[in-house]
Amino acid sequence: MPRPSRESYGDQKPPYSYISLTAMAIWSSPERMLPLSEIYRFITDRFPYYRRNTQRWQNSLRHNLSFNDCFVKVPRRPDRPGKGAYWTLHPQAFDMFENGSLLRRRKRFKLQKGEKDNLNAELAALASFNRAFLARQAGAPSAPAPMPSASLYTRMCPQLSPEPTELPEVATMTMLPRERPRRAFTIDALLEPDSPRLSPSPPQHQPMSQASVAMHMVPRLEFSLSPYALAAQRYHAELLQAAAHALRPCYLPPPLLPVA
DNA sequence: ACTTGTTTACTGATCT
DNA sequence: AGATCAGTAAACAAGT
Repeated sequence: MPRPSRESYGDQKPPYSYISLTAMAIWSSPERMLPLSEIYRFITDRFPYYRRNTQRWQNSLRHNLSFNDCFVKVPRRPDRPGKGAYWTLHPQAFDMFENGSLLRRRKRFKLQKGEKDNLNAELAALASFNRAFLARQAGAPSAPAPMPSASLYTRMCPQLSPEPTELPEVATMTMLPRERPRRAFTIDALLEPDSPRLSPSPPQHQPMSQASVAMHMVPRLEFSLSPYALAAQRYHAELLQAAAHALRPCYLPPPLLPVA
């Protein structure tokens, strides 16, 4: 069966839930996190059906983002001003989809109260750190910015402990072994029709559609460190470097360049 | 004013 | 039948 594409769905409603569509969008981004407007754009670019009635489905999608614990709202970086936060997938939400299929969820992803509180506390700390960082940059006197205590990625990914004491080098970060998702989290795989359990992916003889070509540009995710942990780690590292640089500009190297 | 985010409520479909 | 999931509407708050 040919892989569904922009062409094959046409104006028909794709068989994916809003959660699946949002997960696809997030996973298609290099940093595995996107602002709401980019999630909208991903969906309307690939699925013409969603170019109509935008108010309706976008309201539903926002409802899903807020309502489901599988989506985590990450405060915007201070050096990337703009409206709204970034959204990412909770690493434990990997197993949410049965057999890796985006067509049907195994069960709702629900964080326990304590986990949720911890996460919210860390995100709040990050947000307040950002505010203090911006205030300092603007030259306003402010109380010392409370660093987010234990890094998000340590909290979210306990197997990463102990937290590195030095700033992590993003390019050489160690990917820790974890059970691989049963289906590769590439856009191709995500858009592939549900295949029978245990059957290998059929060979693709179809010429690639324009959409598929674009999708192939998305880097394949072959490691299994959680994307959220990865994004948070990178973000946190950049933040710390930028902060250190602002405080001691003649001593420390310049902040890392923003990732593409 | 508009966008983003949260919450509640309801309905229908599907699963157990 | 009851539980769970998904979709939708709507009200409201907050931020830009």
